[in-house]
Amino acid sequence: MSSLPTSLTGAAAPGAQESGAATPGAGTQPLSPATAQQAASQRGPAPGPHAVPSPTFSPLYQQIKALITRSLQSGEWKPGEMIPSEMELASRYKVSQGTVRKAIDELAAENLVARRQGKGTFVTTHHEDVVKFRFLRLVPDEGEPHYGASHVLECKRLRAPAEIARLLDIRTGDSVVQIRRVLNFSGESTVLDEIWLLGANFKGLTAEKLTEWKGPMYALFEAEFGTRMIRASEKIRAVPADETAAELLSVPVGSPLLSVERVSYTYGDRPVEVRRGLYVTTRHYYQNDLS
Amino acid sequence: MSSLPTSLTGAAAPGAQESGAATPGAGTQPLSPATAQQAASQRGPAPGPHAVPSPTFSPLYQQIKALITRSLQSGEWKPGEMIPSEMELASRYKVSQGTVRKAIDELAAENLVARRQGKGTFVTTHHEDVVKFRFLRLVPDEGEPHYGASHVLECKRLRAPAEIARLLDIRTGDSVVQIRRVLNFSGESTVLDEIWLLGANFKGLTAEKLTEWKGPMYALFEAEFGTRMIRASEKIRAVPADETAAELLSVPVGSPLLSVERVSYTYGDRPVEVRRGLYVTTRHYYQNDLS
DNA sequence: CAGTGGTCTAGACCACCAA
DNA sequence: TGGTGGTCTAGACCACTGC
Repeated sequence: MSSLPTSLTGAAAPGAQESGAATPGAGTQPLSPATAQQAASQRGPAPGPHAVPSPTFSPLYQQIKALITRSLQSGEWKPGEMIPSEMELASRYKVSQGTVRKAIDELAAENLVARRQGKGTFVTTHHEDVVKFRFLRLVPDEGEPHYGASHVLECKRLRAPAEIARLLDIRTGDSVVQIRRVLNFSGESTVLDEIWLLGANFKGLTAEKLTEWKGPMYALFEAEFGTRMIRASEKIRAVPADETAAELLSVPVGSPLLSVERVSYTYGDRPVEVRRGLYVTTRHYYQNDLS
Repeated sequence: MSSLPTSLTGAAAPGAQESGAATPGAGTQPLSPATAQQAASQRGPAPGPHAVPSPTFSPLYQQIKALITRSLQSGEWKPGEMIPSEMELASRYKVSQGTVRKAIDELAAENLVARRQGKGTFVTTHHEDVVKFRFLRLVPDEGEPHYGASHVLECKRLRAPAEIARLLDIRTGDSVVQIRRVLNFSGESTVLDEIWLLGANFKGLTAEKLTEWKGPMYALFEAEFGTRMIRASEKIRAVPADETAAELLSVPVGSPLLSVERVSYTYGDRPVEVRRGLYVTTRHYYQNDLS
C-alpha cells in the first residue's frame, strides 16, 4: 500500500497487506500490483484478517475514480484538455490498465470526461455542442435547436433570501449574485431567467462580462470562474404569467408559461446555482427522454 | 465461426477465419475461442485479408447483446424472471464471460435487465417501484411519490387520425385503441390522459380490464399483451385548460396546465403508444434530472 | 456451502488517429 | 509508425445470497 498516493492510503486502507496472496495471471512471478489488489479488498475500520468484510467497502476503481475526479476539480487537467493515457494513469496509481479503464468508464458515463478513440480522453467542456444542449432542453417546433441571444437585464450582489439560501446550502443573508436575463430565439423573447449564484464562487461577475460573452453562460462560468456545472435537477410546472413576465416576454398576463426551477451542482454535488426560468412554449417545447 | 449460433454467423461473419491468429493468454495452447475473436474483428461484406476494415464493424459483445435482446423480446425470459448466469451464456455463445458481462452491462444501463449480486440477472418489469417512477415523473410538493387512482373514462377502437398514425409509424386509418382516463392523487384530479395504442398489439383491451387492473398501466400491457415499454420521448409545454379539461380536472377554463406529449417505444425502437397528458401542477411538479 | 455477480490483473490484438 | 482507446480472453479472488 505504501506505493499508493497518500490520499488513498490514509483514507481507505490503514492496515497492512495480507500474507498468502496468490498473484493472478501466470502464477509464477510474484508481481507487486498484487498488494494493491489485496489492499483494495479490505479497507475501513478494523482491517484484521478475521474482521467483518468492512461495511464501508469501496472497490479500487472507485478510489481511482475519486482520485481522478479530485485532479479534475483541482484544475490539474482543464476543460478541453486531454488527461493522461490509461497506461500513464495505471502506472501513476500502481494499478492495472483495466482498473483505470473502469474508473474512466464511469467518469465518461457521468459526462465528466469524453473518450475519443485514437486520440485520448478529454475533460468535457460547456463549449461543446453536445454538452450545451444537455442543459438547454428547449427545442423549436420548426428548425434546429440553437442558442438564442441573451439580453442581461440585471446583475448584482445581494444577500441570499431564505429560500435561495436553503437550496444553495448556505445561510440566509450570505452573499449571492443575482442575474436576470431574457433569451431571444429567432427574434422572439422566449425565456425569462432569474439566476442566483454562490457569491463566493463568482467574485467579479458583472453584467458587462455577461453581455460581452458570446456563448453559453456555463462556458463562461467554467472558463472565468473555475466553476463547472456537472448536473442539475429541475422542477417543472405550468404557471400563469405575472405582469413582469408578461411584459418582458410579450405575452398576455395570465397566459400559461413553463416554470423551470433548477438547482445546479458542481463537483462533490455541491449546489452553486439556483435558477428560475419562465419559458414561452407556443413555438418551442421542452424535450425530455425517459429511459 | 461454425460454433456460433446461426443468427450471428449468417448475419455478421460470412467469411472464413484468419490464418496467423495468435491466441491470447499464455501463448502456448491454441484455444478454440480465438476463432470467435477473430471472426468478431472482421465482418461485413468482402472480408478478405486485405479488405478495408469493414464499414459495418460491430464488436462481439454487441452481437451477444443483440442475441440476448432477441431472447428477451421473444419472451424466452419473461419480465421478473432470471436470465441464465454469465457463465451459462458464455458457454452458450462460445465467448468468454467477460464478453457476456460487457453485453449485460449495456443492457443493464438501458434498464432492460437488472443485476443483483449473489442472485443473478433479472428481466426488469414495470411492477417494480424503481421502474414505475421512470415513467411517472409527477411528484407531490408534500409527501412521497405515489401512484394515484386511475379512473377510465373511455376505451375504444378507432381508426388512427393522421397525426397519431404518423407518430406511431402506421398508416392513417389503421386500427388503434384510444383510452381516456383521469388520475387522482390524494383525492384530487391531477392528470387527464388521452392514450393511443397500436391496435395490432392490444387486441382485447377493454375499459373493464383497465378498471380491474390495480397497478401501473404499463405493467398490465407487459403482463397481458406482451408489449413492454422500453423508453419514451416527451415534449412538454404549458397550455391553457380547455372546457373539457377544466371540467374533468376541476380547474378554471384557461388555467395553466402542463401538456406532456409522449411517444413510447418497445424493442427495436418501434413506437407503440402515443399519449397526451394534461397535468395540474399546483400541488405537484414534473421532476427532471439533467446529467 | 455452492452459485451468482463484482473486482482485479495480465496480455494480446484491433481500430482509429496524427505526424 | 507509434500512441491512444476498444475488444477479447483467461484466471484468480472477493462479496453477497440462499439453501
